[in-house]
Amino acid sequence: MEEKKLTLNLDIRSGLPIYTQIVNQIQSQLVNGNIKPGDQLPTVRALAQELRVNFNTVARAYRILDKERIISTQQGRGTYITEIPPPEVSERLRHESLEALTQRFINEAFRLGFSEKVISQMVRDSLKSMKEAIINDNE
Amino acid sequence: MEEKKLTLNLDIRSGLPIYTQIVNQIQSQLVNGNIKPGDQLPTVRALAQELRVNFNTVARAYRILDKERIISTQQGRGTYITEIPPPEVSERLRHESLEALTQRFINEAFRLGFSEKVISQMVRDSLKSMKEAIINDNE
DNA sequence: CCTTTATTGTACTAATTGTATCATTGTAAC
DNA sequence: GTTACAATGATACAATTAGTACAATAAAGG
Repeated sequence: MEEKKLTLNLDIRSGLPIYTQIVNQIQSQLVNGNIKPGDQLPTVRALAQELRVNFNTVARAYRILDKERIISTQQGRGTYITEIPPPEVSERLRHESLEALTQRFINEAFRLGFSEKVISQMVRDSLKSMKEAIINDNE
Repeated sequence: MEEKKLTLNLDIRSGLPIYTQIVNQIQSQLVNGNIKPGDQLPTVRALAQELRVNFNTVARAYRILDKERIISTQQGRGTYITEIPPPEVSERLRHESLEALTQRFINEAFRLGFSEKVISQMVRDSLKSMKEAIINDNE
């Protein structure tokens, strides 16, 4: 089960740029379950060779998907599906999962011996710096 | 019980290099008392086999921790947690491990699609209810 | 003791992966 | 035609991980 074939069909006549087609088709295959969170995508070079395009074109598609948090790319390592696309998941379930996640986090932080004040300050700082990083990405 | 199992959980989707994840998790386990000064860590090859990575990846993590004076590696002997961590080291360690923990948490929450506002509200709520629980415990 | 063998971390290098930058090409507007 | 711009390609680069050989220490056998 190590190899996902990930057959993408490019259509020259569609008029859409190749990188857009790659983005769309990977999203589709994720939605229909053909690929799943945690799966490794082909390397930019491997997929490029299969599609007979330049690997930078694939890299561009991957960069878009990465920005959308659908995949996680890591230089030297590869590209992995990250997101559990939550469109039809109920709001209540999503909220509960955040609640569970938060409690695990706070529990662990308490276990490390940190006070409520320090924890909430750290959350504020992290949120701030992470927001700034995203802003920088967008321009 | 001579053997510390040192269960580390690598997360492909975190985007962090493996050696960084190893560093962070060993720091955390030291801060929370799961491992203690004087303890011997697994050999680079043993931990590598368990994590299914190349032993040089573990060696790289150990080298970083060694440079930070958190562990002491000795060729031919093994790797040990430093006996008397200087106070400023242990304080920095505590801070860094909370930082890493917080970033993992926020990353995961973002990945689930929550906004900054919702996340910080949830943290506030959780901290509040957890504090109340502790108060109730104490009386 | 001394020698040999196994075990452990180290050093260096190679391979694999994504990134950054600029050049080229094609297409549309003017 | 010229220009502007978007898409793609070419090339060089950086980061991570893997492969191989080695050195230091400990353990075992004599």
